[in-house]
Amino acid sequence: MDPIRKTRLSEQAVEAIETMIAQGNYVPGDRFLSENELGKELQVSRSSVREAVRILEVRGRVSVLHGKGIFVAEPPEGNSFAEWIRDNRASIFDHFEVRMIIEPKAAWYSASKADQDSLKAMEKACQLFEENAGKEDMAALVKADGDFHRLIARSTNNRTLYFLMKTMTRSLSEGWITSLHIPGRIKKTIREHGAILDAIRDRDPERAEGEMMRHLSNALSDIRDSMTR
Amino acid sequence: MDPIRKTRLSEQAVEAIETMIAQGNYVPGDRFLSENELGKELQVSRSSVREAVRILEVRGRVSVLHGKGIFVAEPPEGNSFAEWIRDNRASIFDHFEVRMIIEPKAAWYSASKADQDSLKAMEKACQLFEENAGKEDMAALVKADGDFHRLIARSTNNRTLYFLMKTMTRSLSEGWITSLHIPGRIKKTIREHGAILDAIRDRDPERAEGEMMRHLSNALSDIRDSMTR
DNA sequence: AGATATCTGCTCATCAGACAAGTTAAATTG
DNA sequence: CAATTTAACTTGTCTGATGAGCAGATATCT
Repeated sequence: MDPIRKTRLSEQAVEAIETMIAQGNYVPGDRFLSENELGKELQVSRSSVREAVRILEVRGRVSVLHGKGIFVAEPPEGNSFAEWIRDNRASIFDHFEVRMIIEPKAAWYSASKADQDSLKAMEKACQLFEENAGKEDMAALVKADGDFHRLIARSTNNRTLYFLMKTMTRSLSEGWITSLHIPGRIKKTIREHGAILDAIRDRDPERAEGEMMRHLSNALSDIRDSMTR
Repeated sequence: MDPIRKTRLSEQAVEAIETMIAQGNYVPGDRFLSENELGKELQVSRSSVREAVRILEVRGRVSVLHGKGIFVAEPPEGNSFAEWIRDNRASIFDHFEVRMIIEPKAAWYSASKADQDSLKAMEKACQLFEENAGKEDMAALVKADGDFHRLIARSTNNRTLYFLMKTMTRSLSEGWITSLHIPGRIKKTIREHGAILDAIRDRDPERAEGEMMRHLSNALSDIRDSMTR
């Protein structure tokens, strides 16, 4: 540790703003000082204020809304490192349960909203998966598989959904690998992905939802089987 | 390129830089492109590059040394969910869409799995909400509301789901506040929460799912109305 | 009067260019 | 050769201008 390094003005500004929030009787949701006011108060330029605010935003202390101002956010108490460990060790079945809630609906939205570019990208991911099916490069397979699922989420134009899928598929990659090691699973995945893609291409939300559900529950039961056997 | 629009340039730059690092065969400790090079590469000004780099620095992806350059850092051992909450600047409508996917199912699971302690806790949250309804303490109201939703997720015994709900309700608090400012919304919330709780208490998953869906869509349409009016 | 449209003044977002300050390595000088 | 200076990078900060989102006041029309 090395607490004596705070050369940057923006870092000093971060500290100053943090104490201002702490001592200023702000309730989460309250409007805070504007960038200009902060600059005047702290005697630094707007650039530095902006960098400080950016840092505080990433840290979850404030949230910035274009045209409205800077708002005090709920302090991100809970998610500490220990908590994170716990949650990341959640069982693969918990993850699957959540995926089976989210992904079919994502496929539904995708079938009704995806544009041509997104479709192309999904097709490419499917193709890539097929091309790597015979080879030994499991990492490429896992990536192509994750890409496909992520692209569906992305094509819904819903940012929250997209980030959600991104983290879900990433944190699942280990479990995913084991599932692709199950004999026959790769071939099934190709077929199931194809069915999902077809439904999305046909703009048939219900079918896309159903095919995605089938894909996930197939994978899950294969994993179950390979574990109990 | 990016189907998810209306994002800040600096955010786009963050994504671009992240993929550059990922695809650029960088080993932690390697020097990365300079701010000027990045600006030229990404076609944005140095200010935006700097904000992007600041974000990436706080997230632990790069480290910046005055006079030396930008260096790629050890990736912070994939704590995916925390990353997601940080990335999350999506609109309230995106959040709601996702909540309307997840929460009804959560209520469904809760109705079939919740134990007595969880039920007690939910009842208490509802009661707390009612008690604070008349007062001016909006923060307490928001907390009680969030608690109720989080407790439902927790009672499913699915860690992943619980963590998800925790982050969703926290990052939404500011939008939540505005929704509770809408005339009549508080009373409706009391009624709707009550209906959900009853269904869970009666161990009626379908009804719990339906009531939760109704609660969320009511809130959403109230917010929509208050915005267009 | 009431509804509608415009204007105005806030906010954050981005840009371009300048200069200060830290670092590094080549060029200069003894 | 060795020490010093210089030059050319780097990030850090500042300034001032413009764009864009938002909200309330003002003006206009029906």
